Amino acid sequence: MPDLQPVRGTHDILPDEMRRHRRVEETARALGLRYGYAEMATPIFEFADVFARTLGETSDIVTKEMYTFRDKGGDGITLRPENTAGVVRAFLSNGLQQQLPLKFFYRGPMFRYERPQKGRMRQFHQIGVELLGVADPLADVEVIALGQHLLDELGVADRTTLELNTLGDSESRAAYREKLVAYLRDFETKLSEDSRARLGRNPLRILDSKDEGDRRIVAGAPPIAASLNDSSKRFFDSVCRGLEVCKVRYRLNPRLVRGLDYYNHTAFEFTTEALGAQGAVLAGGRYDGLVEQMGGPPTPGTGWAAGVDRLALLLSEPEAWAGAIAVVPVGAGETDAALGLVQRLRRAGFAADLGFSGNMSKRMKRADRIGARVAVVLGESELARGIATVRDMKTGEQDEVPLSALEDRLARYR
RNA sequence: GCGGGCGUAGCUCAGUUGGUUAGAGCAUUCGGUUGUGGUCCGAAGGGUCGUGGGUUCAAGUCCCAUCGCUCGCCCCA
Repeated sequence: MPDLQPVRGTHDILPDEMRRHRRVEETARALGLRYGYAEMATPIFEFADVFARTLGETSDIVTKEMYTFRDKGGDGITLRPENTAGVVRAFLSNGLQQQLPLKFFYRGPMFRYERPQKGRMRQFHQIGVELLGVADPLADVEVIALGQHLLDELGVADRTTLELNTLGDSESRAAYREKLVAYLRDFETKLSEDSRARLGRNPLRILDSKDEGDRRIVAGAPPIAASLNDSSKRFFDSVCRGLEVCKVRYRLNPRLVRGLDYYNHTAFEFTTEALGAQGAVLAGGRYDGLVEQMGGPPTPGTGWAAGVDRLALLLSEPEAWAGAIAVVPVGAGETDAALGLVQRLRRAGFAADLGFSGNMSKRMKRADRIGARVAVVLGESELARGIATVRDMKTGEQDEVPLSALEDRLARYR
C-alpha cells in the first residue's frame, strides 16, 4: 500500500479552491485577449539546458530548486520552474521570428523543489504574458497596465502595491554592479553570512536583504540611478510617464532587483502584505538579452508571471453556484418521466439535476443541499394531467405548469 | 537547505499531577414524516490519539526519532 499522503509540496485542488483558480485564470485569459495576448502552451518539461542556460548557472532556481531527472533515453529533463524560457524556446523552435511583435498568454503548473510555506508549493500554478519584439518602453507600460487591470478585475488591487525599479541596460547594470561591490567590500565582515556569499555571485540581491545589519549598510550604498547611462534613464522615464498616462500608481523601490539573470531595464512587482513572507503576487520585467542567449537573433522581450495559488488565496469567498433545477419524481413510477425531463432540460441549456435515489423527502433535501433554486415535482397526478409542480425553493411558492410550457416557465433559472 | 511552533473523528476543538471503555459541537446517515427541503426531536456510523521506538504496573499525556502542516530565513509567483 503506497503512502496516501500526496507528495510534499503538492496538494489536491478540491472544487472550492478550483473555482478560485478558474476565476483567476479565466479573468486573465479574457483580459489578455482584450489586450491582444493569445493563449499558448509549452510542455511542462524541457531539456534541462533550456533552464540552466537561461536562468543563470548561479541562480538558486538552477542550483537547488529544479526537478531534473534522466529519462529512459538518457536525456536530462527538467520540470519547468517558470515559463518564460519555455515560451522563448517555442518562439525559436517554431520559427516565429518573422512574425514579430508577438503577444502570448499562458497558464499552467510549474515546479520548484523548495520548502513549502503558505503560498509556496513545489507544484504551483502561474499565469503570465510575454511580449516579444518590442524595444519601446510602451511595451513595458502595456504589460504592467494589463497586470494592474487584472488585479482590479479580481478585486484584490486594494491589497497590493506596485513596486517599480530599473536595472538599466547591460552596460549600466555592469557599471552599477562594480560600484556596489566596491562599496560593500568595505563592510564585508559586517554583512550577514547570506550576503557575504552573494557578494561574489549576485551582489544586487544584497540590496533586497531582510537582515537588519545588511539594511543599514545598504542604506548608504550608491543608488542605481547614478549609474544609469542616458538611454537607460530615458527608457525608465518613459515607462514611468506611460504608467501615469494609464493611471497606474506605483512606488519606486530602488532596492527591487530580480533573481533571474535575464532581466534588464524595467523590474516590477505587485506585492501584498496578506500572504506572509510570500509578498509577490505578480512580477516581471524586461529581458532583452534572453532570446539571443538562447541562440536566436537579438530580440527584445518583456512580460510578467503571476501566482495563481497566491491570487486565489487573496480572492474573497467564491461566488455561489447559480444552482440547478432539481427534478423530483414522487415515486418509482415517475422515474422514467423524470429522467426524460431532466435530460430534455439539459439539452435546452438548463443546469438540471436528478437525485439518484430516495423518496421524495430525501430528494427535496438533496435539492436543497445542492443549492437548487427550483424543484420540478413529477407525481402520478401531475403526469395524468400533463403538468408538473414547480416549486421555488426560496419562497416555497409552487404552481402547476403544463409540461409543454416548462422551458418557458423556467427560463429565468437558466 | 537552516531555525521556531503545532499534529486527538470529515471540520473546529476538550481531554486534570500519566490511571480503567477517549469526549463535545458542527457535518454525515437513518428515523419521527408512504406527495415536499430549510427548523425541531431521537438514534447511529465515524478514532491504529500522525508514524515508529523508549520510560513506566499503566502513555492521548513523559522522552527520542521520523513524517506532515505551519511561521520565519533563503529564494521566488
